[in-house]
Amino acid sequence: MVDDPMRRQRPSDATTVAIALLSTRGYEATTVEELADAAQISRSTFFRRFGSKEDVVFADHDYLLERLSAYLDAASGDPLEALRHGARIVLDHHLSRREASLTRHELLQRNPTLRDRELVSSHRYERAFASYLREVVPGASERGWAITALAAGIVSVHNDMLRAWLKRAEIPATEILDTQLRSLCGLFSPVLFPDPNERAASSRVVVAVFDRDIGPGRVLARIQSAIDGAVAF
Amino acid sequence: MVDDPMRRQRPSDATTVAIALLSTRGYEATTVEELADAAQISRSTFFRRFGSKEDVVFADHDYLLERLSAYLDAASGDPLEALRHGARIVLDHHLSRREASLTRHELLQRNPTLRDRELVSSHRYERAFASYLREVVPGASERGWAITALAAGIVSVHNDMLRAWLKRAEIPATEILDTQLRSLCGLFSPVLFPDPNERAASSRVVVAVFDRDIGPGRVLARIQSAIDGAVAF
DNA sequence: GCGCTGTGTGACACGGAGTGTCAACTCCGA
DNA sequence: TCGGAGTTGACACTCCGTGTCACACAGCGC
Repeated sequence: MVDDPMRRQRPSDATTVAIALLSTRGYEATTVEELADAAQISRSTFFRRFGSKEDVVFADHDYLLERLSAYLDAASGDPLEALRHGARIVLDHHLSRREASLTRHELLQRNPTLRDRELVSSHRYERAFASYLREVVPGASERGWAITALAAGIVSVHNDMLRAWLKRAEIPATEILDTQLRSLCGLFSPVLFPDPNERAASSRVVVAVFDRDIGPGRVLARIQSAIDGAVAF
Repeated sequence: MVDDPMRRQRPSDATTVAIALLSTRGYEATTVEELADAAQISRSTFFRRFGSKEDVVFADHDYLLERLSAYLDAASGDPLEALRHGARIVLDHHLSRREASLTRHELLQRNPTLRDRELVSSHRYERAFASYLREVVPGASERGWAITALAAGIVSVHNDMLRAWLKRAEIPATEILDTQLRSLCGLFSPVLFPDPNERAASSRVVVAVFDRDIGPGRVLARIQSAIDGAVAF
């Protein structure tokens, strides 16, 4: 009953109608029977389709999580770019249905229980990102904390961005998200995917010794080549 | 009713008895009336004291979160050390009551709903750490993602450590936790608390020019002092 | 046409969580 | 001894979520 495949499909109109009703009349004040009536189905059918009163609010997340997992499972190429694109998939879904996202957001604002449930959903995204990272990061077991931290950071940046966009629709959410995720991934990149060259260069001190009468241009040139790692003294 | 101050006190015997009962007989199978009988109170009083059947399982978290927040509010000195000590407060609480922690852990293992609730509690710890960081980090608003990621990392490392200790009691959990948290904080330290000297040194190239006949010892000494930032050429 | 099976639906009953009310009891100060 | 404040228990009530049964309707073989 819990993992009925029926409930993983693209969220239908019934869910948005239900969310709107819950938002306007209040979550506690609205009974399941009223939701069922609004969707023109019986109370029994409501429970069979959506599982519970709470689940109907989070049908989007189940659907999105499915999509995200599927994408990450199939992803190849630059792992950090895959992470960014995964986050964009989720964000774009919300961007494409502003009205529904807004009413849903208002509903969550007013109800602490639902906010907690939202946290659980957020954590599921984190786990999706983290389990992907655990697959692609070499020696993931010793870097568990970095993986967890990065996954948490991605979801956090995404959620902050979504909230900002819900407040002001005109901001270029997709672009900003991508920029911020680039910064975030950049911090973790040397830890998760250490580049041997770069690591060596950052831990080295260049000492250049020249004849006294060498010209400044040639000094700079040789220093430059030493920094690039092409010449080692 | 939700934030009854009574429920924030040190978890009593009644909660551990309740958890044991829920663990042995199964969460769903045990009614609140049975829990109330075991605690020798009426069903009404049970709800008044513990709020709900779920809350009785998480009384520890409420209590600990209160302690952690109080500690962080009053903390002064090295912020990263305060974070480590805060995590140790939480861990030590569990270490000091192994039996209760074990039965509680088994109960959570068997029940997905309770595991979700545990995630919510974990997130509350994250928020406590994050809000502390937001206070002490200069220019916290531009480093929001780093703060979130570090907070998530701390809780994650703590939870991993606790799980490991529940499996094998003989490991020195406190010490290992402290070591791992040192590594974790070390990664974020340059981002959250950039040291001007260190940053300058890492982005600088030292070029040392010497007379040909200078001794190797003096060369090394002068290079050393240059790296330390005392001498700039 | 017939019967068979599987699937989706509605109607109904039931257990149990959580809330509200009210009366009884205890403690404490006047 | 009286009265008030706080705590407890008993009871009733609403509503969620589950389980069961019956019905409708499709597809399919004969």
